Amino acid sequence: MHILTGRARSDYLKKYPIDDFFSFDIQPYLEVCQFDKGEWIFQEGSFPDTLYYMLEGKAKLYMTHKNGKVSLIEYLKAPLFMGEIELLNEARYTKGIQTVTKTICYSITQSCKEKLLVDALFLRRLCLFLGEKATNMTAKYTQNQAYPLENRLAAFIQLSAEQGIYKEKHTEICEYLGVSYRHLLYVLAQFCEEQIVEKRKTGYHIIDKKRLAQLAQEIQ
Amino acid sequence: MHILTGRARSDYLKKYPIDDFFSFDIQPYLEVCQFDKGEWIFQEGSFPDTLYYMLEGKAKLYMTHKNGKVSLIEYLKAPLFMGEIELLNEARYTKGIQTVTKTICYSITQSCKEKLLVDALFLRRLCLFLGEKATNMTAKYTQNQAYPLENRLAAFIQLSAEQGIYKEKHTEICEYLGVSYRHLLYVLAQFCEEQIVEKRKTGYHIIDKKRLAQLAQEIQ
DNA sequence: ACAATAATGTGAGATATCTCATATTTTTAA
DNA sequence: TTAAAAATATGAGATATCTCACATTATTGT
Repeated sequence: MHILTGRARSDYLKKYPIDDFFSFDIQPYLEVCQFDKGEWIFQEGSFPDTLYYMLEGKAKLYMTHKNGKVSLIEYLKAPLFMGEIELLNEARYTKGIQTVTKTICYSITQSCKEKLLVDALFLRRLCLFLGEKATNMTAKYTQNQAYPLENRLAAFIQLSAEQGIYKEKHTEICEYLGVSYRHLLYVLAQFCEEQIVEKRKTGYHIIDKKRLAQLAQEIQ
Repeated sequence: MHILTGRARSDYLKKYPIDDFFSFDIQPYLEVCQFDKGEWIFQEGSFPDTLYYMLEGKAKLYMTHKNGKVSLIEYLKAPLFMGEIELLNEARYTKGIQTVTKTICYSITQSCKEKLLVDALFLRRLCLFLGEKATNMTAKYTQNQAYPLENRLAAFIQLSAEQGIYKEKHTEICEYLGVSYRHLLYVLAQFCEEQIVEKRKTGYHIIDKKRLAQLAQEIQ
């Protein structure tokens, strides 16, 4: 991670105004920082003391289980807060966050924690963010319980395909969908067999959009 | 649902002071209300316009999937907020909440919504509540992905047993744990076979506390 | 350019979990 | 009090998903 200054800093501040998140002047407490692709923003098990607001980029939220399994809990896409729960709740150990692309964030030091925690403007925004997060996790949780991979994968292919082509890394997606690598490949093969997608060098091409949507929509 | 007045009302207000949740006088906006056992506090798919704070009681948070499966998402135990996400986010349809026992709540009408949404004291408490909710759901989600029923059931038996006896309704718990009734019974039978619990008329008695803890603790 | 590492792909056999059918017991409501 | 509804129980066969072993093909760092 490195901190941007001068022109780079002011350009981001202009492009992503954040003043209206707070009812006090946040600038003295704020840095613009950049994480390179693959860098860890939070280490699993650490006690972070910085609140980040991601402006540009994409990251993965991870946790490792006692049995060694790793869950890719979700993809984080700008804009969003990171480390907000630790701000509210002192000394809460955190999950791991690793960037997928170059990522630009505002970092806000906890030195203005007192100010933040009495700022209704900021707190209201945080409530909205947290409410949405809770709602999303609940949705994911219940969907995972109620539907087999066939449906969840169909939904995920719809979501992540670009120009009708799905080309995510299997190793990553099986962690995200919470199934084994083997099983993911089975179901992909099944989609090929059913002519829903076609495997080419460029990726899996969606050929039966309708059927895919049908499988996905059973979820909601 | 009925609203308590007079002596009943003031007794609850005394027993569960709530003034320090707000920086303005909430009393004019507040009712004390009681739901009978089995009553629905929120109907699934409705657009609630009341914020509740549960003082006493226990309820179940439900959702029904398109495929007809019902998920018992979680048990709600006092104290907690209900309808808070709908307060923040207009017109968000909600999940169903049904009481398990007689339940006493404060209800706060949305007529003071404007006041609530600029009240840092209240918002901060809401942030804490929502943050915890998000954290819990995330934990549940990842655990369900990473462990078979054997471990999750062991953890649940530990949690819900009273005086070493587990006696929840199977029909409910299988929805809660997200497995079929049949499978729940299989794993319970397996616990009996392994002499971890013993089935008697009074319920399933825990006889190998250590082994149960071992299975449960693999989760975390 | 090459060795190390990561990602892909596949088979085989095990296990976790589901669906459905059906019988019995308990609880609930009229 | 009795009939209906809910909860418990169990078998049998299917399906979803896992683990492990191993081979092949990219990707990456030096």
